[in-house]
Amino acid sequence: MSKKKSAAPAKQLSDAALELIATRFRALSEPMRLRLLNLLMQSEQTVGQLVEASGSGQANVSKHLALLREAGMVGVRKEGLTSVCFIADPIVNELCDMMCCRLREEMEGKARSLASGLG
Amino acid sequence: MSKKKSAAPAKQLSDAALELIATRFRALSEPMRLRLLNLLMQSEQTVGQLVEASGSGQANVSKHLALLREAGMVGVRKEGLTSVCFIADPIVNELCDMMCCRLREEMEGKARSLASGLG
DNA sequence: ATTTCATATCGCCATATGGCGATATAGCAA
DNA sequence: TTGCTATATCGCCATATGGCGATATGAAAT
Repeated sequence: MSKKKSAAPAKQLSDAALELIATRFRALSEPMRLRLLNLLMQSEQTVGQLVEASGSGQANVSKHLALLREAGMVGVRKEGLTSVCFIADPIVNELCDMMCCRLREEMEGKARSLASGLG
Repeated sequence: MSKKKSAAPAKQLSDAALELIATRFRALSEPMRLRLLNLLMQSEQTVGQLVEASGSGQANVSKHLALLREAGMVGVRKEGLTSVCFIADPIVNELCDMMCCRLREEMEGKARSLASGLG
């Protein structure tokens, strides 16, 4: 049998499960957090580097990182005085890649229909 | 070459792109919206059916559906007096499946380490 | 036209969240 | 010790969001 596409009939999810899922997606629902994750996808970085690269305040970056850590998406390794952050769950890359692909498809579709509408 | 796993080096995303992505994930970041999507995964349903099945108020369901429609995740087909809703983008199923699988793995991992901790 | 049903929208309130400046903490240096 | 650096946390404010009751809209039935 095929391994692609959920063949399962979409079970009813419990309230608790919905809460968990929502919390995970919520972690991905803020541009600044996505920026931090995007930076970490390029390479591990210290909090300070993220502060500088993100252009956000230190307090905010710290709060966002705490939330991402709480969600299991980011890990931290102490290294001397600094804390090095990294993507702790590959699902982050997968979800973002998937979303980006989808958006690109949509934009291309829109562009095509716009172009043909000019004909 | 393999088609699995993003081989791309995680490009830097623009602010606009981050906003778009965040908006999509935000649509999935509320338990009630996830419930509606979960219901629609079982079958198309009218707004009224969703109101009843979700246990939420009609106004709220309507607002949530508007947001999901705006995000391109839900579609609506008028049928006489009623509006029939359906999942408009298969990415919804994929993202939710992926997240559910991941959470299940984590829970099982936690359970195992708890169990071994009792030894 | 009037009524009725299904849905959308509005106004309000309570809570949650992000950004900011200030402060606290913790590890290393002198 | 004292001080310096990197990060976390706190308090505050402004905004965003979800739920609720009431109302508006719009299509079908009478």
